[in-house]
Amino acid sequence: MSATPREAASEVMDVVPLVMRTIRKLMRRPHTTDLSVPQFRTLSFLNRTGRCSLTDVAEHLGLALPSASTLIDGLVERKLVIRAFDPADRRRVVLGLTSRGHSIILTAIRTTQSQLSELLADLTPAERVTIVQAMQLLSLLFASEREKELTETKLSSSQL
Amino acid sequence: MSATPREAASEVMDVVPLVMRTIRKLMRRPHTTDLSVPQFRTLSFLNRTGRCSLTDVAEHLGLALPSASTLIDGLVERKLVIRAFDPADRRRVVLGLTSRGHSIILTAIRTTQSQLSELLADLTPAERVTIVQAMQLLSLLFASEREKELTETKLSSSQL
DNA sequence: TATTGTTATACTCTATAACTATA
DNA sequence: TATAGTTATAGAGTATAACAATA
Repeated sequence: MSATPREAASEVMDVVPLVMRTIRKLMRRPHTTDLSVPQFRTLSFLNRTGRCSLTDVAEHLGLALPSASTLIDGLVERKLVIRAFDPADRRRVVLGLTSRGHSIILTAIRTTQSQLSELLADLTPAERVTIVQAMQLLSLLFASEREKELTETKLSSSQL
Repeated sequence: MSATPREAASEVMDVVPLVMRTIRKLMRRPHTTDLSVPQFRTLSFLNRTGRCSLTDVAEHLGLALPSASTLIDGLVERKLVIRAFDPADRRRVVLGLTSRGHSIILTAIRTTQSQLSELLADLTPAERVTIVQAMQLLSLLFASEREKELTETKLSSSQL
């Protein structure tokens, strides 16, 4: 099998939106937690990194600052996120999860993974390895510059 | 390397939105054609299938009918799509590309592929094969039931 | 002046509910 | 009555431009 960059690009363009649609619908299910994909990713990021600024969130999601600001508005209103001023630099904002936010994101991660797992369970182990490898390659290619630094650090330290 | 369904699910959940973000930004570039992802996918579908109904489009995109209807509204307003009544069954709508729509989707496909290709050109050929294989697996798993039938027919006929 | 965020404004995406027209 | 589609309404995503507050 050959795969020119163009052929690979064509497959990625066709398939990624398809998978995205399923992921969105799983996360949106009300009996789980009814989060949009960006909301899910924001809470997940805050859960991993602890407290951070609005700029950190915007970079992680690849959003402009005003978009990130309104996104956080919604999460604050739902009492999943706390927004406070940074006493060290009052221009800055410090974001963190509420305990409700923490519990909801854990539930959302667990249930979304479970439901996706059911689909992926139809594949052979070798096929799943192919998928995991492809995801890791794409992750390195498509992460933002800042994320790449973090990821590469993580990878090289885990290889020690 | 092992890959449980859950591990694979976790990777897919993390990486697909990342890739989606890049795809969206490429399609949105004004100097290309400034299409949203659903608009791009709609035009692309019409380009492949020729004339079809609104229900066909909604199924292809995984949207509810009203969502598809407003999506088409925008494309009709931009004169990229023609919407007419089906004389055989006047409840039905017949959708097709205008010549402008046809030329714009060709440009959009070409330029988006080119830009994605540049990223994928950093990989080895073997790594690109991994990605193409993963995309094909995911495509089978995540296509709607109706799309699956079409895809499987296409695959089996191309294997003759 | 440069940086961090917010507000204002304007589209698009997407869903559900209620409706119209046709079969 | 059942089907195909539209309209009404509403909340979220996203961007740019203009602004405010702090450094």
